[in-house]
Amino acid sequence: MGVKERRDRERLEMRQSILDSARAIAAKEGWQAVTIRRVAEKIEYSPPAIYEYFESKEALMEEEAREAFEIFLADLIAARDAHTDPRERLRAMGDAYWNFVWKHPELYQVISGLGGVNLCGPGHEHPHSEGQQVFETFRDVLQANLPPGGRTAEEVEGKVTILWSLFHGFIALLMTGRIPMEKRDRARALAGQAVEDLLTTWSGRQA
Amino acid sequence: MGVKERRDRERLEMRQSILDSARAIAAKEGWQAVTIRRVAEKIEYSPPAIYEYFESKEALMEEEAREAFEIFLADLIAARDAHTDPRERLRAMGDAYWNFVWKHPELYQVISGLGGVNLCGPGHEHPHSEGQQVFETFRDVLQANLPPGGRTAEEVEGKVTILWSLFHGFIALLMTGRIPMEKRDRARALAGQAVEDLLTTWSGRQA
DNA sequence: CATATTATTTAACGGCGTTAAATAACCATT
DNA sequence: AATGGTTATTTAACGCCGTTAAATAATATG
Repeated sequence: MGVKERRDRERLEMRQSILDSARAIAAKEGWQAVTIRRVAEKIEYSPPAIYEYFESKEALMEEEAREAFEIFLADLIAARDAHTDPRERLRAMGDAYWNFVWKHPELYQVISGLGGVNLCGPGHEHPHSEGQQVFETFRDVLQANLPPGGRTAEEVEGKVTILWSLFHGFIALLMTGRIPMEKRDRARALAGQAVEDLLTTWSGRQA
Repeated sequence: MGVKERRDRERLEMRQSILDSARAIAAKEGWQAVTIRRVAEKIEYSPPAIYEYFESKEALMEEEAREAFEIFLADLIAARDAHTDPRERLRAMGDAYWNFVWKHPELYQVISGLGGVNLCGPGHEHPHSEGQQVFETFRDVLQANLPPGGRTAEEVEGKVTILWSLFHGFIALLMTGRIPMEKRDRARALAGQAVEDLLTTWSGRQA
């Protein structure tokens, strides 16, 4: 009587193939090229078939964002766990962040609302637990890089927000062409140096 | 024989009213609500009439971005010229940047590719001289905040890029709802503090 | 007034997200 | 094996989009 199980599995496979097709199109031509009809064509189904698996295009995109966060978080955790020294961990996670963005631009775009994705925006909340986890992972590692005691949780969260903004700012400016792509490596160096400077300051001047 | 002049003037007025209508819709409902048909309806013309004044919707958006940069630059220059002390100038320009964003979110969005605007993106270059001017204005003011001598132009440009990324990062995260809007003022304080810390470091530790 | 030029509209094309109704495929029961 | 009910999928359509070609209205020039 495994028929129900098989059908559930098939449903899940279909769902995943929709997600994969959408992402494949985005990777090759950008999210603005991802349409219900193109996805349907790619999986060799008719457009309305998609709606048996997702309530709307927006719901599909939401799930893409969720998956992207999942992969992102896995990368970050792997980078963290490759080291024990707090400073090394933070550096490795910075590298992992940076590398993730340029290895899977379409994933970072769908996470961050870049590349004309829309999805994001105030009012339209998407409370992925993965997003929260990314933040908390960074927070804990940064915490370990600050001198012990004294720091409120709010202070630490403020500092991780600063580093986050710095990184995201560079990336957003690069991705939108505001900073030319040829300066990508230089931008990475600048971001790294700025993080070092800030860490030094936060550690009470002079490391 | 001022007929040509009048018609040119009328053309320009029509063009401007198209731009204004588009911006008004964007201000109220976001850029994703700006369609050729909605703009046409607003100015009480038929949709194809728009194409006598702009080659395409993208060209219209490009012009919106140009105008947005113009207003942005004017704000920044006004802030700069309201002070003589370099440090005050930088602080005032930071405030002007921040205030511009939340006073005219639709303008910052069209400038920076936020809010699902697309326009931006590598490959699709838009070399507004205004964008360059904004950067140069910040560069000169930052230069005046650094200890004299020694700094290459490249170094100074690197530092202004850092501050730019930091600000833009905060704003982008706020605008996309990644940082909740309630923390907007706190974010401003954090950005300001980070800038101070970086400036201190760049000035050779200890201000 | 007639003509040439310009401005504007009407109608249409193909593509979009989405829905309702029709159809096909599938499973369980007799 | 045939029947009936459930699920999966498609066909056809709606109203929106950006854009274009052709027809029409308005305007300036002789």
